[in-house]
Amino acid sequence: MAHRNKPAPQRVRMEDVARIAGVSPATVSRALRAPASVSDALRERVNSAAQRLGYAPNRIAGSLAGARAPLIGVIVPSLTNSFFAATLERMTTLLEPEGYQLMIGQHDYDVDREEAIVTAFSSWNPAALVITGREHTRGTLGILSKATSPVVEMWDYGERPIDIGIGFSNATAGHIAAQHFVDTGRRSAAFIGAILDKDGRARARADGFQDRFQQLTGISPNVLSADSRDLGEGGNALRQVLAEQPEIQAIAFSGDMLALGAMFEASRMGLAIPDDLKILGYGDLDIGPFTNPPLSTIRPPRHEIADEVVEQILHRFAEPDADGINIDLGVQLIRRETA
Amino acid sequence: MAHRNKPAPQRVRMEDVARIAGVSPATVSRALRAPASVSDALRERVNSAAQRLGYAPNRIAGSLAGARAPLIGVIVPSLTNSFFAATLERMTTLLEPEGYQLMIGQHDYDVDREEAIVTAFSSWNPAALVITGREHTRGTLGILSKATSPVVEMWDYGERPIDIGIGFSNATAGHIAAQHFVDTGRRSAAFIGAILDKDGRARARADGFQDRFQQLTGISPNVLSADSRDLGEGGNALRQVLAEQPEIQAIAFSGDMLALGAMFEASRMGLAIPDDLKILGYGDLDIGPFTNPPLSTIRPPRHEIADEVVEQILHRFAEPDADGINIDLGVQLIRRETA
DNA sequence: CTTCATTGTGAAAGCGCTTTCACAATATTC
DNA sequence: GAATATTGTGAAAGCGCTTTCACAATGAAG
Repeated sequence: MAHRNKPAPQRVRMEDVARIAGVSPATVSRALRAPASVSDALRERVNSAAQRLGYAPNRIAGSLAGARAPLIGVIVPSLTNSFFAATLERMTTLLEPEGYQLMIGQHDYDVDREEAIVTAFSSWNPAALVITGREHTRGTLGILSKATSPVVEMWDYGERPIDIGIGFSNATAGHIAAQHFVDTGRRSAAFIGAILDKDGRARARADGFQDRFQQLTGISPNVLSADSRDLGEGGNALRQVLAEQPEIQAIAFSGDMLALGAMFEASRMGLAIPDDLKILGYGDLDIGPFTNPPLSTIRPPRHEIADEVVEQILHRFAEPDADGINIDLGVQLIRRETA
Repeated sequence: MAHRNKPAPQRVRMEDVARIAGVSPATVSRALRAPASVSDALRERVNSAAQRLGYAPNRIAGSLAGARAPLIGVIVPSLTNSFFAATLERMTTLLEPEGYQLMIGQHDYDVDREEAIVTAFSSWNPAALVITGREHTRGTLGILSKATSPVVEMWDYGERPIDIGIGFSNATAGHIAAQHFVDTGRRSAAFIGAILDKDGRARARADGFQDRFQQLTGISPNVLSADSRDLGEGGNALRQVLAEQPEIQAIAFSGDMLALGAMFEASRMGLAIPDDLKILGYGDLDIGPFTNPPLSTIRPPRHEIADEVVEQILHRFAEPDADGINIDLGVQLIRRETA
């Protein structure tokens, strides 16, 4: 016989509740998770016994017997990026009352780390897996396409999601920026992005910008990649662009912070915004309306993404055989004064 | 006999690996989790079989048999608050390679929601529980003090942590602000905070400021609570303070964003910073050095907190009988130009 | 060459739930 | 009033691992 040296804790088990309520453990389980399947009298007895003992079901045991853990894995590139933080915040808020816990993973825009996290997460049999973007390693794709639980790819849009896709087209965001510059009479433009080599979505915006601008004007705009999305880099990048193209009239950025850094630098250099130089951000951070002049930007549907992700997951839980779905939530140009 | 309608997935189980390797499941388990306890030859055989089959252990089953899940629950007031986002980011980065997953909870400064999350988390038998602050409901305290896994209270400092305490004294942060204003010759000051009724740590800074300023000058400064930590509120609050005390010379804020909002408003009103009015933020956000003039602020040890939390948790895992510990990481006045 | 200590391995008993199946106890119908 | 349908409940078999215990097999010591 195997002896386990379980320490002192002695948590209340379902069996204890069953004994107090004078029923079998099976009935306790039913009373707790499918109250309708049990008679009123028993439900009462079980609930009050559970209450009295302070019973909290062991989720690990429940998940093993069940085959699915009430756990949702969410994988994002970065937790400090306010987009993803906002998505996560909203997702926990909506999912926690439903009894699901969020397990988070962060890969810093590294697809191999993403694969490692996906692998680790699937070891937990999560009820759903939410992942950022559409670019993954073959390994990730392999695991995800074999998954028996819903898989959501968020924050980007494209053909054929693995299962459920919810986001918007980053290329379109780039198109909108280019179109806006041309519509407002600028012929010399550039795009400044952060870590474009790693951030595929920023890259897609850059490419979308470049293509559309070129298509409209015949001029292919410069694209610059900064080493980080810090404010300071915006200023550096601006100087660099100006050195190459002193005549530049408009710059689109991959993020508001970068744009803000460029604005600070521009004001230091005595450039008038937007007359000398238009600046267009991306992200619509809270600070936008307060900058001087107020920052024009492109607003991704951040809250809508989280809401839709949760809705689709819950829908799939309710109807496990439902088909996959692919949703483009679109972006919006927020025109303030810098562009 | 109970029949289970397991769906198609048919994941590889330990038993399969055992069969291929020609050993017992017990040996596979040992080879995988305590490689040293098994002979070289077997370890090889097991590893290659596991590799070949693409075996990924079922963490749920492992956790049930084990009695502790490789899961760490982290509870923060908000995920969009960049302090906590940074703490979480660093914690995942450090803990993931150790094989631990983070489960996150968010309670929006509501101790009752905190209790609900703590309850839910302990149902998972997490290897450790990390919680923000030192103020909890009796229920939370009851659960936490019974917990058999390490419990860390972070981002605040005070007497007698439940188990492990890692943070800094928010009262001291307030003292430093008051001292600095007095040292630099200001006699009329105020504190503007966000949701001081809910955020106990901001409240502690406010109280610390008020007490020390009063102690040094005999004048008790006004304390104002804004409804949110948004930038816009900073401007509103500034106007409100100015209406009551037109002679005000210095204001400390509970956050840099609020301070920034006040700076924008001040510049709109034609006030010179810092000559007419000193402004001192809190948080040391990235934007600080770039504002005009650069924002003076108080820097909480954000990275240090995450690092220390992880270190203490891992230490406790290594030595389960180690005593609790209480660490004050201190804060730092970052003097730039606004104060 | 025997005796005792040292590994290394397998059998099997759980971990605390969920769920199927069987079966009593009722409610409904003719 | 008998035959049938409809609940409601309990027994028990797992879910896929970990870990104890027993016991070969080997090495060291006398």
